[in-house]
Amino acid sequence: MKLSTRGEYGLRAMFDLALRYGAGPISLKSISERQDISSNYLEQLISVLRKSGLVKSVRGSQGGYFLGKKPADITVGDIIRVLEGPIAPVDCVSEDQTDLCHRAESCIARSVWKKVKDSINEVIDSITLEDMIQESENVKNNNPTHFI
Amino acid sequence: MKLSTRGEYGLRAMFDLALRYGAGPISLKSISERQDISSNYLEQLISVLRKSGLVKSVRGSQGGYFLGKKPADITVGDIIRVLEGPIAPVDCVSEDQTDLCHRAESCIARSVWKKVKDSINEVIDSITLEDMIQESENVKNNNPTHFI
DNA sequence: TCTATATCGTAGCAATTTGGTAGGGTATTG
DNA sequence: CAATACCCTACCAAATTGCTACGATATAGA
Repeated sequence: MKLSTRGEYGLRAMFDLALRYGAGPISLKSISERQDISSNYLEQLISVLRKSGLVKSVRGSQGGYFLGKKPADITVGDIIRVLEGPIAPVDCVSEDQTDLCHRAESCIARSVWKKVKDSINEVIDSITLEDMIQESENVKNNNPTHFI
Repeated sequence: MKLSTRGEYGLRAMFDLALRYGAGPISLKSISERQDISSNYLEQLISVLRKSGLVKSVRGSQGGYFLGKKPADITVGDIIRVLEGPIAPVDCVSEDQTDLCHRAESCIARSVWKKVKDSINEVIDSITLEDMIQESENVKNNNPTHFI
């Protein structure tokens, strides 16, 4: 029951961009150094994020990446789903369910997985990059809201 | 963000045993046929469940498996953790965390993963096999509580 | 005591996923 | 026109997944 590093690195990179939102294009190199992620690998991940519209890019010298929307309009769920595919503990509760098993409508196990899925989605869809910025400022000011 | 088939098959097998709780040992063969799971593969999974104490076994002719505790005393979380290891979207929020990164205490991404983890655990630890039996009886009686 | 029935245990294996590396192409700035 | 930086694709080793295979051991019943 784990995320791959794609979602993990992806969120870190997006948060890095969120902290610098409005400051012009941020080079991949600087993100990969700050976040300690291989730049070649991060490039693949950010390419997916770009194709989804979550980030935009400027090519050439002084180019780089920046968020496609305000930090308040990007949720953790947006990022994870783009990089990891739909959240689904098992295939039969996936959004793009192609292989629904014959006993689906009465399967009790399935209803358990659905509850798990809904609960994960509720969490990741309720946290925006702006929320994370706020929390990081609270931590900086020694006022850790996450302990309340 | 997926479970492997280990957790999926394991829960189905345990639910199968729960439905037959008190009826003596249930053969692996009958479970694997009802649940449509390869018996050789299921044998490996149920062996792990046995070593954890969640199921007990009787060897020899007329032998089989049965729950180690009442259905009401076994949660979905017990089963999943035994078969899949600790629930943790990323390693740094795992229970048996050996590799805590240096910025752990102020890492905002980590606090997101912790919320996801807590939310999953809350769901799977609150559902027992007995709850699943109840739900299956409601479905049978055309009184689907999961639609309310 | 024999035999059928089951659980136990371990080894092996093909396919897929993961987590990258490598390297060349293209666009832009100065 | 050169340096910078994004863009794209191919490749690869290691780990994981989802099994199969097969022999050993234990027990019930004839």
